[in-house]
Formats: sequence, C-alpha cells, structure tokens
Amino acid sequence: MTKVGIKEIAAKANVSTATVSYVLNGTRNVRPKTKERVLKVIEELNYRPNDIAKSLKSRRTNTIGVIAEDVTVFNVPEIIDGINEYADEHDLHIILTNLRLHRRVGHNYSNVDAYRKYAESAVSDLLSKQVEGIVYIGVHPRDVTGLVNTYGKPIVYTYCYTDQDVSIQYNDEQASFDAMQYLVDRGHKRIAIISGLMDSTPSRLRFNGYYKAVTEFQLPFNPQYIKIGDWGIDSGYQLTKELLSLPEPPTAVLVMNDVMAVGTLRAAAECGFQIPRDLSVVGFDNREFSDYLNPRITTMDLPLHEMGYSSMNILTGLINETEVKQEVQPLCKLLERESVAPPRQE
Amino acid sequence: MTKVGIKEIAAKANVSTATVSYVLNGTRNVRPKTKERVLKVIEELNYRPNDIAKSLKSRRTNTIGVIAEDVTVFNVPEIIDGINEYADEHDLHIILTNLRLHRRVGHNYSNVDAYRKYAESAVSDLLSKQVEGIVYIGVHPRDVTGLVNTYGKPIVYTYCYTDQDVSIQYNDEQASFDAMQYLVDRGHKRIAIISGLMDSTPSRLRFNGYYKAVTEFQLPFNPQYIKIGDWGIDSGYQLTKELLSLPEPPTAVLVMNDVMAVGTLRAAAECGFQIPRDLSVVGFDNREFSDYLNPRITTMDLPLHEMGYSSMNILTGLINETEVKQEVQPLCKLLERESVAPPRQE
DNA sequence: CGAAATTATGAAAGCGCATCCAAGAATCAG
DNA sequence: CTGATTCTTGGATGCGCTTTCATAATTTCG
Repeated sequence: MTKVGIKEIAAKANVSTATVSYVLNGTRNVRPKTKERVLKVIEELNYRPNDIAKSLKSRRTNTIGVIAEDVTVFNVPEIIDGINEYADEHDLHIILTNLRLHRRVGHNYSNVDAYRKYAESAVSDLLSKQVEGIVYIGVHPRDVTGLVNTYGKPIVYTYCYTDQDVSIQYNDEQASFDAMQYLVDRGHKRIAIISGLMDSTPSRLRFNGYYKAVTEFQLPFNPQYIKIGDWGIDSGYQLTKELLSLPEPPTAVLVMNDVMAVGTLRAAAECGFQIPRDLSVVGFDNREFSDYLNPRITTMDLPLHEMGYSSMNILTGLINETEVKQEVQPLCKLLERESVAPPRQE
Repeated sequence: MTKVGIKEIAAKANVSTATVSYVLNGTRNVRPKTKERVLKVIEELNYRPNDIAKSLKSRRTNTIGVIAEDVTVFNVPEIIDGINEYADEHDLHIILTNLRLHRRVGHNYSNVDAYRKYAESAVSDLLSKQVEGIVYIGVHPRDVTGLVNTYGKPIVYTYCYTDQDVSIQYNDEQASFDAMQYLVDRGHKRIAIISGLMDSTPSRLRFNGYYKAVTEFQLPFNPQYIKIGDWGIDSGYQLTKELLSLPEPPTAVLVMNDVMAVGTLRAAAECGFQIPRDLSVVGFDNREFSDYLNPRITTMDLPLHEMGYSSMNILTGLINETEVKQEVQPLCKLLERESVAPPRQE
C-alpha cells in the first residue's frame, strides 16, 4: 500500500496532474471520456486526496478552531453540537482545544490572568494550524474582555461576555423577566430571588430582569427576598431556609441555577413546605437532573445548541467578510414542569 | 500584516532559510550569535510557523482524529477530557468529529448499518486530513465490530466492543461483581437486579458478574429477582414496583444505570419503602444527578477519564509501532453514598 | 471546406517548510 | 605554521497539490 498521489493517477490515466486536479475539484471542464478514465484510476488505486498539500497551495483549510474552557462542564457539549451541525452543513472541520481549566486552575475563573497563558498558547497553536477562525466557549457566562490576541483572525466568544470582540450570549435579562412574568401570571406577588455571585455579568443581568419585573408588575419590593448565593447546592439550601423562616415568606422563588434549586427543594422539605403547594420554584439551566427531581423543576432552558450554531454562522461571516448579519440574541425558554402552582389563598 | 515566512526571516537576518529552520526546531547546532540574531528577527516580525507546510514536508501532523458518536451523551465529554490530557502531555492535536447519531438516527444504535455511512465518511475526511490515528468513542457500550475501514491507520475504540480492533472498555463483569460483594458484605442475601436491554454486551457482562456473585456467595437464586429494563426511568419504576410487590421482596437491588435507579426511588417512595432502610440501591454510571437525589445514590463510577487517556496511550503505541503495552482494563469504582444500609432484622 | 471561435489539456511554477549534500570557517595537534 | 579535525552555514530539492499561461484539439459557421 504505497502512497498514491495525484501524480500516480495522472501517469496511469495518461493525463497531466492538472487534469486530475480538475476532475477532482470540478474546477474546469473535462471531457466526459477523460473524466471517466481518471475517475476509474482513482477508484482502482483507492486514492485519497491529501488535504495538507491542498491547503498549503490553496491557502484554505476549511478548519475552525474551537477552544472550550472545559468540555466536562454541562453547557459545553451542547454548544459544540451546535457548532458541529453548522460545520457539517458547510463542510468545515473542527480542531478542538480543551483548556481543562477545571483541572488546571480550579473553579475560580474570575481571575482571567490565571488562565490567559493557556488560552494564548491554544490560540497560538491553532493559528499555526492555519485555522480560519476561532470559537471560544466559556463555562461561566462571565466577562473575558481582552482575553487573547488572535493577530487578526476572527474570533467569536460564546457563553461569556466581551466587548472587544463578537460574543454570542443568550438574553439573561429577558430570561429572568420572563420567569417572573410566568410567576406573576399565576398570581404570585411575593417573589424572592436567589442569585448567583454578583461578580458575574449574568447574575447582574438576571437581577436586572427581576427588578424590572418587580417595578413593572408593581410587586412588593422586599429586600429580604433578595439572596445572593454562590451557585452551589449548599447556598441554595441555606438561603431558602432563611427565606422560609421570614415572618412573611415568599410564595415563589426564582433560583438562578438548578443546582441551587436542589438545595431549595431540600430546605423546603425540611421546613415542611410542600413544593409547589407552599412554594413555587423556577430554576435556570435545564440541567438533566431537574427532570428527575421530585417534583420535576420548572426551569429556564438555555439555547445552547443555537449559540453554537449561531457562533459559527457569525464567524464564517467574519471570515468571508460577507455582510455582517444582524446578530439575533438567542432567547431562553421556560420549561413548564411541576414546581410552580398558584399561591395558596391566605 | 503581510504573511511572513521563513524566507522573510532568513533575508532579514542574513542567513539561509535552512539556518532559520534549524534554530526553529533545534535540529542542528547554530552558533549562539547567529541564533540570537535569527530569534530577534522572528520576534520582530512576529513570525508564526505554518504547521501545514511543516506537515507536508515532514509527513507528520501530530494530529489525532477523534470520532464521537454523540458528544452530548453523558459519558463522552469526560472521555474527551482524558484524551485531551494525554494530547496536552504529548503535544498532539485533536480533530473532533461529532457523528451526532442522537439527532441523525435516533436512539437505536443497535443497527450498525444505519450509521456506518456517517462513520465511514468521518474516517475518510480524517484520513484526508492526515491524522495519525483515530479514537472512536461510542455512546453505548455495545458491539461495533467491523464498523469502519481505516485503510491501515491505527484506530482504537472505546466505550464500545469490537473484536477486530483494539478496544478499551472498563471491566463490566468485575464492576457488577464488586457491587454485589459490597451488598453481601453488608449482610444482604436477597438481592435483585434490574438489567439493561440484553442486546447490549455490558448488560450481559454485568449480569455475569451478578450471577457469579450469586454462585460464589451462595445467595438464594430467585428468578423473580431478575428484571430486564430498557435503561429508561419508567422501566426502573415499573420493575421496582414488581419487585416490591413480591411475597418476599429483595432487601437490595442492583440497578444497571442511575437513570433507572431514579425510577426505583420513585417506586419505593410510592410503595412506602424507605431507602435505604427497607431497600438498598446500587446504581451504575455515577451520573451527576445521583448525588442530588434523596437519598444520594451509591453508584458505580465509570473510569471515563482513564479510558480516554488510555486509548490515546495505546493509539500512540500503535502509531509509533513501539512495544505494544499490556492493556490494563480500566476498573469501575463504587462510590459509597446513602442508598445502602444493612437489611432490616426480620 | 477552411478560418475563426470555442473547448480541452499540459507544462511548470510555487505554496512554506525540512533536510541532504557539500563547502566554508574556526579550531586543534604537532 | 600547516594539515587535519570539528563546527557552522547555504544551496537546492521536493513534500502533493492548485493554478496560470500557453498550446493542442475540436467545433462552429460563412
């Protein structure tokens, strides 16, 4: 099985290498007879074009670099899947770089400097590989402004915020507002919120959505209904306990991720609050387990697939310098399940 | 920002392109003075080597193709992470192809022919990209013998079985036996099993482990304790109900995945069985949610990361034709949590 | 039927780099 | 100081392909 190239094909088919190239790529008209002859030899010799050589000459690799901060984090695979769908449709290849931040710098991603070196080295490798653009997938929707220099190659960030480059992120504020509206529609007025850490942009945006709803729907604004968690299960548990021991506990709580909502469920059970009868709960993220809990949690589904797909769409626009499409911000969608009911009559 | 190559460097540093190449790769001694001069120009011109050209000439791409049947399935990201760890350590790159079987052929992967074309096209693309080897990640640990022809390039399968090529899979039988041993050690004798579909190799292997334990520990063998589920939550629910309505219900049940175990929990709650007091449960897979349930499920953790890492290790051995290492079969590890207790005195 | 228009093919250059072959510069032994 | 030895550098080739420029084959049509 010796290496067979365009040259061998040409020789055996009695044509020039140019002709072989033309039939291979359909770049130029070739007489049907000649074409057939070449094709036959290609078949016989089981020829497979060498994309490396092709790329060197044509200066196109049809390859996109994808940098994921950590593929093991729940949101990432679905985003990658969206990227893949686009790639399949457009005959693009994906080189995946997994920064493995989780393992390398732990869970504190707030200090961008701590992992910039990994990101930069990843970008550098990708540029050497001649990718035509880069998609950067964060694991927390936080601010990564000025993270890496791509030396002119287009880059699109997703699942994180940046103001120097393009970034695709769902509408956090809207999602939060929508959840509130859903609760209000069912008659709730005393609605608490368990937020994530406030150093995170989406926490602030989601809080904005909450506050906007409070104002717009003229809900009672009770500072004690506002709790700041740390995204972890224990803080959900702890803060829910605080909420439920209030003289006038809320009838519903908006929890900024499903993990904390698990804590909420536990706390409610311990305090003798039945969900949703005594307390309605809306989560965020639509984690798989939210459907396995008892009750099944009503939660905000994130448009992850769309974010991946859309990132690629924008990116290829940048690459080909075609008309920059109007970016439509992907929207979250509330998944109705069992953790919300109207408030009890008092 | 015009393209700068080795040639421009050479010109500006007053050396030949050969010399530049030598300092770049350290392939040959270069006088420190010359070296420094070249390095300085490289710095100044912000030169970045072109891996495409490099690969064409050197005939090495340092690139491994990874084919995942579906990246959104729970086991895959962790395997990829293991692959990445190895790749990082050995300066290898990963081209990821996501077959997206989930979306393209639904959940029935038993008919290999249904998706062979996708696999073959993926392999073909990867070979054109001149990958040095391929890792194939299944989503069900099933038999994929003879799936694709790689035309001589090494391929390693993981999370699936094949007997024509190398495949890395954890020891299913052992895992099942270990779980049984754990239960027996705590005093259980009447142990039921809820298996997955029997068309799957691991189901059979795990059943073997169960049966081996029954024999070895001289447990009562009750055919009614053997239930065949379909991996889904409902079947776990249904079969547990059947188990619990037996005249002499089991004191423990080994459930072949955590999803079905969720059904077990629900059924037990409905039947007034308290877990673990009235029924001990051991799951499989260590899904994230198994730690969020009430009680937290004791489950078999799969060595996914190790499988990825190990696959790469074996694969690079194949590529470099070094001594083929003795394959050590990765082992599952029981995660003790709250769903197992000694049986009640009767 | 023959010249012009059209279509099909080839020869060769070169993408950016690694590396072989040879030669020049520096160093050393005596 | 000279020839032998070692260290350092360059010229040139080619990896497998695309593409330009030029030429040959075929068709069109007056």
